[in-house]
Amino acid sequence: MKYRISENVIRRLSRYLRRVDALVAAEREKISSGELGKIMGLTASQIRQDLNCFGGFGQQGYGYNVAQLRSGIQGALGTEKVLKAVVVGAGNLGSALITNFHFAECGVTLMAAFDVDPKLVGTKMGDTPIYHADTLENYIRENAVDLAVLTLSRTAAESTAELVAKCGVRGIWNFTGVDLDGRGALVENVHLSDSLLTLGYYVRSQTEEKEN
Amino acid sequence: MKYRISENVIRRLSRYLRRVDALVAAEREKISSGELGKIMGLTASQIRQDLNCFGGFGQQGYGYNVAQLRSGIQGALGTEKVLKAVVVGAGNLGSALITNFHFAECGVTLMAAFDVDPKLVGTKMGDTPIYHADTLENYIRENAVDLAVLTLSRTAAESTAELVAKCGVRGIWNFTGVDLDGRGALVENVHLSDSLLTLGYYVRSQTEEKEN
DNA sequence: TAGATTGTTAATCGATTAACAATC
DNA sequence: TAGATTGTTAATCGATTAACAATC
Repeated sequence: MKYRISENVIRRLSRYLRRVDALVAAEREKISSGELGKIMGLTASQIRQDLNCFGGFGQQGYGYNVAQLRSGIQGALGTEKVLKAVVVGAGNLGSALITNFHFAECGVTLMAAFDVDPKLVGTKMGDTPIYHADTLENYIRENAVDLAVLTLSRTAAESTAELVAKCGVRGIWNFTGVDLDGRGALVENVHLSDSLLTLGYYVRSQTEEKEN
Repeated sequence: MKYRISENVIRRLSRYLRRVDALVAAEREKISSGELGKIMGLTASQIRQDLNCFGGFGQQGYGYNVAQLRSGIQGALGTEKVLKAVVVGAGNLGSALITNFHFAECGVTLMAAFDVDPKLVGTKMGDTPIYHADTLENYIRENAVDLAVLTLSRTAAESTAELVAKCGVRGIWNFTGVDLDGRGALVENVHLSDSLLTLGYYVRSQTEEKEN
């Protein structure tokens, strides 16, 4: 890494990947920064700048070969190095992620889930076994788990974050709605209420505009 | 609205609200921009700038009265004007939102959910009735629904977005993982894979650092 | 009054956009 | 070669930070 790549670029990278996947599916062979920009609502300039943070995926006078671009972005995101994850809290949201979310597409293997509910412990959701939360600490240590997905109640959030960080987890995917101190682990927040409040703000202010 | 307030500010506003709620719960009476900044990892300057986009909630020489600040932020977000929402797709993720997510705290009333599964249609989840997706169009029109929460499969995403926009929905909260054309409705994307990929990127690059 | 802390203007910094030479 | 389009440097724009006068 030459110099620090901004978080904005990183977040756009996953969007590029998604879009390029669609191009692969549509059997497009090449695309120019201009066309990609038009599709995604970005300037061609920005796309070229972004992609160049990770080295030239394109070819002057030609554009970007879709297959090459895809593997370039995947390489930049590092998804070929698979990370091991566990879900903590197999309630509604946890089970939704376990059964629906494609962890593999993000370069992540979901190893197991943990809960305290005796009705759940010992069962499986899809291929994912559910263990008792008491065994979480041991499991993380023995399996060198990289990521913890926290889908449990607000009250248990902070103490669980502390626990998993202590055991060596390096990333916390936080769905609890609480701002966590990762104790050294990186925290990625999915604050659904922030998202809905933002949408609400814009919907409301659009309405006002029309009224005036 | 004097001049356009940047999206960054809007998104931080929900974070402020969350934090201030915690202060209310802790029965704090006042707080300075300096202290709030330290807690949230922002500069005092930024907090004062942000809050001033919506008028002076603070008092010179004193700081911000917590209760006043809270109602100020809520006023800025406009949550007292309640929006009506429906969930489309009552599978795993949909039901997780229906039963766990606090729509009311975001100034939103969840009216109903829609699905095609005959096992679900006609039942209730919590207080939320589940109707057949065929009746969605009518329901939106008759009840002047403001927001649609899309928690259905990728394949049905785009056509459903088109339908709800046509019926007058003004905001789409998009969990489908597909980039949607809102057809005039505002789209707020919750792209979980983007979020996980970003976390993965940082975890991986941190690991590399340590190895070098 | 003196101290604190806001509201607000000015300075800095970083991100986006534009331009263009390199080159396929 | 001529046309297209990248990679990359320079210019612009906007967001963040710093500074300070206003004032509680």
